[in-house]
Amino acid sequence: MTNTSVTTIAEKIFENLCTAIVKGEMPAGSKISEPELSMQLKVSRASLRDAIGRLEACRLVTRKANIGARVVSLSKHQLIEIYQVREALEGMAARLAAQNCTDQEIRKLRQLVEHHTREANTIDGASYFQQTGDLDFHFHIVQSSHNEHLINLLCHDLYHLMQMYRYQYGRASHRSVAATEEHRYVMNAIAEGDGEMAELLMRNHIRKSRQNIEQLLEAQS
Amino acid sequence: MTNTSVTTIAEKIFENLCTAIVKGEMPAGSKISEPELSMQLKVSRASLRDAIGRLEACRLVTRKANIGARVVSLSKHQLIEIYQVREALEGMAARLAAQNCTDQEIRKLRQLVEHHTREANTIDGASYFQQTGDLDFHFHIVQSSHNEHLINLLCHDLYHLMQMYRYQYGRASHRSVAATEEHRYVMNAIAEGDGEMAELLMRNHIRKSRQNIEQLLEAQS
DNA sequence: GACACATTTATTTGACAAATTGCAAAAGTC
DNA sequence: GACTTTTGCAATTTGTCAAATAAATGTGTC
Repeated sequence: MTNTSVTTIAEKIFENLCTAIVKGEMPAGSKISEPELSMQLKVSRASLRDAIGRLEACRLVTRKANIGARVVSLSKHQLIEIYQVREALEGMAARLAAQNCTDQEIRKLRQLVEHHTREANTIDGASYFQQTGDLDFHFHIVQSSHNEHLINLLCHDLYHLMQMYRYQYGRASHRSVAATEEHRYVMNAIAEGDGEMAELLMRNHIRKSRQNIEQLLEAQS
Repeated sequence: MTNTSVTTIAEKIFENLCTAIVKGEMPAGSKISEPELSMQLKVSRASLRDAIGRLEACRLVTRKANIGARVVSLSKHQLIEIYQVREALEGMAARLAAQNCTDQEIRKLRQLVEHHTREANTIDGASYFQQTGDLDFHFHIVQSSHNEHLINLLCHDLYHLMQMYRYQYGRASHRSVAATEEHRYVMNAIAEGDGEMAELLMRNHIRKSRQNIEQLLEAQS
């Protein structure tokens, strides 16, 4: 999934820190000390600063001049904002995928949905599905939109943030079966080339996910 | 409009290069030499590299490892891609603005539309409108969405690119009068709090802009 | 096509300037 | 006299710079 042909040191550090943040190994809200971390990783401060700059660009850390960088702290409010952005962008991605995707991409999409359907009915299915399956499905549709700008926004910036929320707030909802059904509807619309319908169904799917999350978060607090 | 309380040198360079690129003073596709430019601006290479990193983050330059940075070269294809992203994001922005904006923001929006209506009917109106008026209107609605993530995406990343296209491909269409009318419809939907309608109208407006651009670009080539 | 050379970028190191933070002494108020 | 507020200094951290080396790319020659 991630590009393995990483060339520069700054990029390697970026990817390492990225997964560390996403997995919560660097706690949300914690401060990032440049001298300390550069010692620890055995790289120069310059390379580290470069990497931190990239993390800032995809919103995984916030930075203030002369104060420093902190791992982003995720509020419920921000999560809802991100779902609203996703609803808009992935809706468009589904529309474009219906118009532009190749036969091979449709076959691959169908395989994904079939595989997830089988998994979602097993014991650990809910966990598995939420952790990788759902994101896989969305990831593939975005790629199939063939809109480079859209792909960058969703797969480079937002993808990591979504993963981070998954790790932090955990999963465990009863939506995995319903979600795979919704995936199937979206897939069919794309396969039929019905962009209007694909966008509508994708937006409904993401909106339901958001409402589900909102309920869970309400119950927690 | 731009924040004047800029603290760091890297940020100043970023803003300077940003406007230079947008206005075409640094030609699209031209290479950026780090040693040369750092000498010219009288800053260190480190600060310049920081600034170039930010430019890359908002897609104004493209960068390849060990090769260098180039001012982004705008293709017609990419312009269309950006309009598709805008259609999705600004449609959502209009919907959220209808739900969330304050009375004061509605008054301000109405003032904008009235002002643009008067300007659009003058001789130089078309030029004025396309250069600042249209972007002002969209800018204000995005702000009124009160979705920070959406605001960042549209006003920090995409805004500069749109400006750049305006400067490069020029303006001169006959859509300024029609566009202000469409603005008025969007405004009314927002004022009435009809999010569904506001999104629909905004998307239609942006789609028509895109189709108009596509026609003009077809005619050129 | 292979090889040496020149150029450019990536990275490191070390240093200094500038800003922020924390703490403690000094001043003021009740 | 006890408490709060303010002031000022020291310590830490970030921002910036300069110089040098490593590594990669492109070029010209054979």
